[in-house]
Amino acid sequence: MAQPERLEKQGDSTKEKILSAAESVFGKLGFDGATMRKIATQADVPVALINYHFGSKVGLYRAIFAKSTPAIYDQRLVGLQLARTEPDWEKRVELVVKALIVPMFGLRARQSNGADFGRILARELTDPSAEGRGIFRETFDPIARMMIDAIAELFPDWTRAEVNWAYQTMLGAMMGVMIDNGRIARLSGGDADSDDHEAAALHVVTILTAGLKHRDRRMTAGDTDREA
Amino acid sequence: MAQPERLEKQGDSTKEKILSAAESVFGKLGFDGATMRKIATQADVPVALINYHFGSKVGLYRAIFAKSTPAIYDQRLVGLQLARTEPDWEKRVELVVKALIVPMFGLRARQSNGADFGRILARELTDPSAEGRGIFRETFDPIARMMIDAIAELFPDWTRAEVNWAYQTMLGAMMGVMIDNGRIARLSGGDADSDDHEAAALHVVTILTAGLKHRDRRMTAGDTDREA
DNA sequence: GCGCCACTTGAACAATCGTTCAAGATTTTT
DNA sequence: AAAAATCTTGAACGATTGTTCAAGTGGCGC
Repeated sequence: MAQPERLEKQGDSTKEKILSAAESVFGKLGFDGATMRKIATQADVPVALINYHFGSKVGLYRAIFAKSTPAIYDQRLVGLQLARTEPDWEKRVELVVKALIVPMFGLRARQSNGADFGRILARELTDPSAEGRGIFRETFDPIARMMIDAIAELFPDWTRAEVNWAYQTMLGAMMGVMIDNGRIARLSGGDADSDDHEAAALHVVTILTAGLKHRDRRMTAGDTDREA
Repeated sequence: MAQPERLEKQGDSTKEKILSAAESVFGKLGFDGATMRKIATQADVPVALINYHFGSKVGLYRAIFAKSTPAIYDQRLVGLQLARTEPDWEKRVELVVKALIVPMFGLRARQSNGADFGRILARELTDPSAEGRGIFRETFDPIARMMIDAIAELFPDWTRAEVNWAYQTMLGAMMGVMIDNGRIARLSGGDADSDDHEAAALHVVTILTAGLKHRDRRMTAGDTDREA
């Protein structure tokens, strides 16, 4: 009679079971592709239970973000603060890049279905359907602005356009790896694999860091802004 | 003087009308989000006509790729050949990067709903649903391998992993811009806009070119070792 | 004991999905 | 002009979608 989870309310275990299954199915099939019944089947519960616990499909979707998002936010914040204390400029650039990349790839490695959440996140960013659009704006825009400001501090002579494009380039490169579903391994014949989180993060960080540090401003100087 | 559609069979005009509407709806809503009825409404034709002309929803989807894909392939090929003839190494690196980026952004600017196709393409690459998966493998893998080989030629001392990760970083950065639906403009306060194809391409090319040229191999030389 | 409570269950709901069909309209061929 | 092939149309099909509902479960305070 005595159950292992005595301290928590009995519903919590099934709630987590549903959440975990949802993470897996959403990550594999996307928001539209995932169905309540597939999630219910994988969680081994009746469909109605999901609506009871999470209200609706988007409610369940939001719950996934609410679970894993704060950790990323905090780690990025810490990463940026750490970068600010670094006296050496070259290392500081690298630390800012890592503040963006590492927390995301770290989540993939740490959490059981972190890769699924990574896919969900990247898909949400790229999904034109309005469903969860607010999610991203509310959750990630603040830390994104901090990242952009950090880049601007590193390169005081850059225009705002250059700073912003630098951030977007970094973000896109990261998303491309997060969202990969086997093509990288296929194209490389196994020499590169997005499931190898450490190696993936290191390679991307390396290129992006170099890209920032050695960016040739002459190429984009004549844009809209004149510089002295 | 004669009617514009004199030479072609009469069905072609409606076929193109459907194709154009489909491009728009697919680009805006994604494959799952788009419905045959929404496409039919936008094209101002009955739903059944779509099935008559294209067989099925995926048939229509494939037709979109069949229409715009060869041009990109050809332009990338020409871009790589052009790079091969460039004697200056630094410029050659830039030309290889441009061979990847420019045709895609050029399509966005040239074609009426090129941006929609760009979104479709990026979404197809990132979509885990198996529907159109084969599309990408059949259509873009060959040119991707050529791009990877071109990078390997530029940097003979790099490992295959480094070469592949370099390509994937570039690809991801490009996709990130292609798939953007307003967040870049929002975050930058208008200083950067993915609808400004020329500026977007230029900025991304600039960073990626620098990233390749100045990549610090010490960071990825050893698998687990990261000390200088 | 009883009643209250959060939780669980299977069945059913209306809506929407892609697709099919038979019939009408139009063009092309004979 | 007659016949054949092609294109267009509105209505309907079965399947699947997210959600709701009424009934049922077991535990805890009284």
